[in-house]
Amino acid sequence: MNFEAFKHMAAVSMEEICREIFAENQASIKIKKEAVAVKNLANIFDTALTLSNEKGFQSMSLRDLSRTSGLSMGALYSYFTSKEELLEMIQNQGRRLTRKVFTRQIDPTAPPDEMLRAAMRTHLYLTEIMQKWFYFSYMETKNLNKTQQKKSIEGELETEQVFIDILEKGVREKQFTVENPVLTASVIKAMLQDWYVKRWKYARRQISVEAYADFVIEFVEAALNINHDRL
Amino acid sequence: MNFEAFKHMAAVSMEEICREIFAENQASIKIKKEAVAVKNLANIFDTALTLSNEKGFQSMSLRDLSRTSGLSMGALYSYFTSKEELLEMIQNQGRRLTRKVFTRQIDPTAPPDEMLRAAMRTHLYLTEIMQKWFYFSYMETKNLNKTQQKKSIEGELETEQVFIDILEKGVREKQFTVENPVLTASVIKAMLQDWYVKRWKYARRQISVEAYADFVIEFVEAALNINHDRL
DNA sequence: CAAAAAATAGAACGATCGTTCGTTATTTTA
DNA sequence: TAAAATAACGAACGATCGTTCTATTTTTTG
Repeated sequence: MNFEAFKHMAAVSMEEICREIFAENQASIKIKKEAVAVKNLANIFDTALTLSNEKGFQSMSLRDLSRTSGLSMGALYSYFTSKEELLEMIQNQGRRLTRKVFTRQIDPTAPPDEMLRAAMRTHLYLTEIMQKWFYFSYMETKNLNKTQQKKSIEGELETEQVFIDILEKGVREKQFTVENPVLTASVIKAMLQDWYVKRWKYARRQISVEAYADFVIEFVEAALNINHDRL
Repeated sequence: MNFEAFKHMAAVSMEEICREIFAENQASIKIKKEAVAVKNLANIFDTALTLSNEKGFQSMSLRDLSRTSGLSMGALYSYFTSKEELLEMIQNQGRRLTRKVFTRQIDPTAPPDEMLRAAMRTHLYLTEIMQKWFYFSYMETKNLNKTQQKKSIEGELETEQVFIDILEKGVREKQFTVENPVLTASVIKAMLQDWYVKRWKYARRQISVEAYADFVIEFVEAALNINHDRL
C-alpha cells in the first residue's frame, strides 16, 4: 500500500483527534460547544507541539503558547486544568491512536511475511502523518509523572509485542529464520522510530517515507532470510 | 574484542574527562588548582547527568544540582558561568570523546567486514561506558542555541559518515552487497543508538552489551549478504 | 432586542528560577 | 604562624513561571 492510500484509509486528522480529546476530557474542559472546543483545541495542540518540538515542553511557557496561538491565558485554562494535564492529553492521545490504527490495519490471518510488511509500513506511515505527536511523545516522556511514565513504557512494549508475535508466527509456520524474536523486534522498532525522530535528516536528503519503507522492509527481509517460495 | 578489554583499552573515565574539560574551559572556570577542580567537576557533571536524565535538563534547577551535589550555589558558579554553558560543556565533551575513540579504535587498513564489526562494537561499548553522557546529548539537543545545535547535527552526520565510508569500501572491494550505503548506515546507527536510548529495556531483559553487539553484528551481516570467503 | 449563558481577556499572586556578590572558611605561601 | 590567595557559602535581586479570578466581550436564547 502506498502512502497516499494509507492516508486516505486511516483518516486521521487533527480535527478528528481533537473531537476525541474533547469527548474524553469533558471533565477538564470548561467549554460546552463542540465546534468551539474542537477549533481551539486543534490550535492549542498544534501550537504546543510545534513549540515543544522546537525547544522542549518545559521550556515552552504558557505565555509562549498564549502568544503564538492567539488565545489568552484565561482562555487556555478553559481547555486544560494545568500544564501537566496538557502534556498528559497529548501523550494519551498518541497511545490511543497507535493502538487503534495498528489493530485496524493489520490482518491477523494473513501470512507472516505479509503481516510483517504491513506492520512496518503502518508504523512508518502513521508516524509520518502524525510526526509532531510521535516526536513529542518520544522526547517528553521524562516530564511525565511516574504513573504516566509507566503507561508510556507499556505502550512502547505493546507495539514491540506486535512485532514479536508476527516473528514468532513466522517461525512456527517455518517462513522466517529468527533465532531471537525479542531482539529482532527491538531493532526493527529502532529503525522504524528513527524515521520520526531524525525526520530532519531524511528531509534534508529528500528521502520519502515510501522510499524509507521500501528500504527497511528489504533490509529486514534480507536479515531474516525470508523464504518467499513457501507461500 | 570483549567489553572488559575495550573498557581497559579505551581508558575513558569521569576523572580523565573532567581533566580535559578543566583544561579546555580554563577561561570560564574560576578554580585554579586542577586537583580541586577535577574532583568537583566530576561531582557536578555526574550529578547533573543523573538529574537531567531523570527529569530533563530544563526541569533540573541549579538548586537541585546544589542540593544533590552538596556544593553551594556560589561554588557551582565557580565552575561555569551559566546554566547554558554547563549544557554546552557536556555536549562538547561527548562529541570530542566520540571522535577520539572512533579514530583510535578503528584501523583504516583492515578489511571492510572487520572494520564494520569494529565500528559497531566500538560504538556500543563506548556508549555503554558513557551511557549517561550519550543519553543526555541525545535528549537535550533542543535546549542548545542554534550554533551548538548545528555542531550537534554535524557530529551525528560525522559518525554516520564513518559507517558510509566503510560500506562503500566494502562495495569497492566486492565484499558487501550494499545498494544504498547512506540508508544502510542510517539504520545501523539507529540500531546502535537504541542501546543507550532504551537502556532500561535491555537492562530489564538482562541483555548484556556484548550479547547486543553480537546480535546486531549478525543481523547487519545477514542483511548485507557478506561474503566471508573473499577474505 | 434584551436577558442569560458561554467564552475570552489580562492583570495580579505567590513561588521559583538563574544569577550575583559581599562574607566567611580553607588552603597555600613565606 | 601570620599574611595572602583560593574556594565555598548563602542571602538577596529581578525576571519569569504556572495559575487564579474578576471583568468584559461574544454568542445563544426566548
